[in-house]
Amino acid sequence: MVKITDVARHAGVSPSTVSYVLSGKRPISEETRRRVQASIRTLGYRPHAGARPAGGRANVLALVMPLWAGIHAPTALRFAASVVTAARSYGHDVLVLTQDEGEEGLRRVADTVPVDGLIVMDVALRDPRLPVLRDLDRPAVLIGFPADRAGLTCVDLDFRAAGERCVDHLAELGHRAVALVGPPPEVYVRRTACAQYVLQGFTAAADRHGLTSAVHPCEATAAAARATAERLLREHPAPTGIVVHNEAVLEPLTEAFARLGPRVPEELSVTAICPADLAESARVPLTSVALPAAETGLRAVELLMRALAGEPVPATTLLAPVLTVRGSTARRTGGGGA
Amino acid sequence: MVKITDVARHAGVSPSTVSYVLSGKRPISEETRRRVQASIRTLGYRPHAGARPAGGRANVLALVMPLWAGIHAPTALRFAASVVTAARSYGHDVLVLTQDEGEEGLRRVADTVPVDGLIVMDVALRDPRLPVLRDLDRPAVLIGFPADRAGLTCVDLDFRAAGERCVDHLAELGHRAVALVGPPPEVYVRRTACAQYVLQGFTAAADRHGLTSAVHPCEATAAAARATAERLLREHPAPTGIVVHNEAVLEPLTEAFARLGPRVPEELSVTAICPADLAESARVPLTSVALPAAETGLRAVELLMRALAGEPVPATTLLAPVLTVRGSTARRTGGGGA
DNA sequence: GTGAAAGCGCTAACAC
DNA sequence: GTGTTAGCGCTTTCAC
Repeated sequence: MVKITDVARHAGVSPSTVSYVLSGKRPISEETRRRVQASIRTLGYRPHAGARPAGGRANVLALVMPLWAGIHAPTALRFAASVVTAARSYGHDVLVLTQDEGEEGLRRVADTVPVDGLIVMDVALRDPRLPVLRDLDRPAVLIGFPADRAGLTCVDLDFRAAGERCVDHLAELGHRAVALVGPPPEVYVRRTACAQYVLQGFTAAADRHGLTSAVHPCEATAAAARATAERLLREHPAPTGIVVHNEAVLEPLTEAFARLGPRVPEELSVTAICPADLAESARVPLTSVALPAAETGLRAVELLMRALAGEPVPATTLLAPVLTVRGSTARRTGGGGA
Repeated sequence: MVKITDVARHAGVSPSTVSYVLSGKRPISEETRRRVQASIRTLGYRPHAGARPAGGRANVLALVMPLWAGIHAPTALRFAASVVTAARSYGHDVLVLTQDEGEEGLRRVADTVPVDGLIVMDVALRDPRLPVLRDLDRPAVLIGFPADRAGLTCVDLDFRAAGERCVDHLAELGHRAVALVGPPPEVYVRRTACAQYVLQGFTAAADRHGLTSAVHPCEATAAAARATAERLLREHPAPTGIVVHNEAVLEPLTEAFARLGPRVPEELSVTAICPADLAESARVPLTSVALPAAETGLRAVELLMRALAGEPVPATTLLAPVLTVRGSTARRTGGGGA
């Protein structure tokens, strides 16, 4: 382990000069800077983050992510990957915390581990961790919008608009009865923010267009998906337009429709809110509002970095939904509807 | 931020005493310990990991995990979750590094970030990171077995035995022609350890039983799974026993079989090497060798902790495969085979 | 524009 | 059984 004093000796300067060359916090003559940087390179020196005095940068940020079984792993991992990649591009590493460490976990990390800031995924409308986050002496960025966002920095897809956008699209195609296939009931019970907003958007748009609407929470299993498909088709009036906000059942649900009868999109139009590649690679490519995991993660990191740099950051960053029409939606043709 | 000196003052002792109460590295009188611990609690003190002298414990370990798109996210996340949980139970946090930071990334973290040890997932037979890992001044545990494991600590399911176990099971049921549906070709090209071992075990057991055998690498897409299913059924002799070592195609592959004709298990027996819950929740519950992600992660952390404590650790920990018979395998009934 | 020196919070000899 | 003290590697006053 080569240390700052080694570099200083090698370059014939004092340790503090090396430190300043690295931080740029005071002007250094061209000549000296070059010598120091040469020494740094030849010795392979790297400042050891742990040795920084408390309060200084550790170049580590904490990511609180849901790791429980119910989560849609591919989506969660996309978020995590984008956060890690973005963080690295700013020279930071990422410490992961599980959701279920809760408030205590946040406090522990902030107090105990050298971490510059936090990114929190999967927030609930009234998340018990909010007070702690507000109290922390470190900046934090939430992926998701709690009900009371005073004093917090949040970023996420505009899920309300996403829900509306799907219904608008279906209404434009002439559908008069729509249904939302949402996440499992427990997600609604926990009042996970994005689920609530999609629901609001869906309902609001359906009412605005005067559509018949129904909501079906659905467990993340193939069996539940099949049961939901059957229930949907038995309804009166049977919906001809579906919005799916549950990545796990996308596959089995469309599979079940294929088996049960209604052709997609001729007799049944399906839209989804999910990562774009999932929608593309479905048996019938799905018209969808993209869940921009990569962009969201990147934005969260950018916001955190700006906060760390002392720059002012917008309290809320809502990403506008983008609906891409693929093969799963079409103008309504007879049957169904009110 | 309350510090150790605050606690010391409050308890009327010296900082070192507080430190020793915390670490237990020297005997403390019952009386003093109690006073100190009371002060710790009332002041809400937590030792700040970052301030520990270099070489000391940071209570952080690094987990190098594959985050590229091709990975089976649910499986990867299971590993990660078990490592994080186990680490927490030892009072450690987990820093994630992506696979593609490669050798340089390992070096960077070891030099730069206060990390006590490393856990490396998804190792290749001749992994370029091995020399770095051996050189590091920190203990590391690999999940997976490279070809040359001198000086390394490894833990993993015994994939070779797992491959054998599946074939043995099929042979016992009277199947005479078997096929392995493996991970995508690029996984074999990278010579990912577990894929190689399964292949070896599969081939060895097939030869030992005198079975006809074939190997089909398969992309992790539903389309590729369907194509593979068709190809399998067209072979002469058509295999009547299948080993699937590719979680992503489990679903679409069995789906395709169901559509193409051969009934499972009456005409075609299917075994898988995958997490147990995946096998259980398949349309036809699959006979499988469990991929014990939870146990593997736990073991890796245990090994690392023992190494950190200076205890000797076994260089290799092979987890014995456990085959659970479910509904997807049965005694061979006429047709197919040699 | 640069150096010397005093911390940062914690640990571990070294004393008694 | 406990206190004193000298570090750890780095940053940041303060002084020139």
